[in-house]
Amino acid sequence: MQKEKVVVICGPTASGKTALSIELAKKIDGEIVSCDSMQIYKDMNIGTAKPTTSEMQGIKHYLLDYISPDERYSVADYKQDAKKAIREIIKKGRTPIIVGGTGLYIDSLIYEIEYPNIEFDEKYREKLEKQVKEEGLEKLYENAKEIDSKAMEKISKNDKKRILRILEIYHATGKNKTEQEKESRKKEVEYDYKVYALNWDKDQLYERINKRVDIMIRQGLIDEVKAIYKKYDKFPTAMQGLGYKEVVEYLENKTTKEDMIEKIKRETRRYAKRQLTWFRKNKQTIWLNAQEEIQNNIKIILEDLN
RNA sequence: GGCUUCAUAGCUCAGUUGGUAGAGCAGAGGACUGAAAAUCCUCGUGUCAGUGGUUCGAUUCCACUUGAAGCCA
Repeated sequence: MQKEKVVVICGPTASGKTALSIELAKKIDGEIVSCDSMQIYKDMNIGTAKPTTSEMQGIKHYLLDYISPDERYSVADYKQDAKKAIREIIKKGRTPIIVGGTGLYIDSLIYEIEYPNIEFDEKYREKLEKQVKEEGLEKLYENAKEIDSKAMEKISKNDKKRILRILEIYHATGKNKTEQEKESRKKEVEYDYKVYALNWDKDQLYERINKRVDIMIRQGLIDEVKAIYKKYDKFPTAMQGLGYKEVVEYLENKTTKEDMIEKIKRETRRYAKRQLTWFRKNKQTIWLNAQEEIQNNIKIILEDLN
């Protein structure tokens, strides 16, 4: 049986994914599944450059605006939610178009990575954090090495996040990360994913990023952050968002407005760089020149799909 | 106009008791399996302002020039 085709549009931030995907959806009777770790959150609109209703032009979007900023969310959740959305779209006889810049989330789909069903253990995380403070990270690094020396070859002794994760996986499953990852790749990929990535000349992309940040400020990013802060009292992940954490610093009087804006621009440029590094890894990806007319790129995609 | 201080990497600055120099930031490249817009790793040659002098050898000492800051008139 032939696998259903699923289109994936990725690319760095501000590369024009939204506009391209909507035009494509119109052409192929598609519906869009967002793949963006920040656009999933409610009330975070300006800073995440979430498409507006009018931009969507009637094209149905999934996984946008549906998690509260005070909730935890992870790739495992995303994988599940996205698969559900894809199934739904296919059932309607339409083509799913995955659109977004979160490489980790994209990979969970295109490599069909399986995540065992475990709950996030808040208490254990807190215990580990406390241990880091009291005994130092080095001790936990050594512990992690005992559990999974192979995985630790690639993890720096400063990479707190990944060291803790090794320990958490072991705590929750009794398996080490290396074993768990092996098992996560056993399932056959369900769909025929066609991956396209947008790119610009670096200078032009950076120019677009700078302009976009200025626009966000003009549109009221600062007020948006203020409002979120008023409404919610904790942010396990949402406040990691680019633009959000910097505005918070500014609101706490730690920087001037000008410095904050510069920092958002700089951090966003760096983010774009990291995204490109990620997307370049997948050799299946077809790269599109975003400087071209949208319709030309759509033509390339259509030819490739047939 | 006179005196003093300063002039070193894109930026802020160390430093060399004379043997041609190094940090932070910026920048570049990379990694990435439950926080990922996160987290982490690697990468530092630049007429040491210019010109002359002393010296085996000057970015370092001396003189002059230029520029900046301060003080005095």
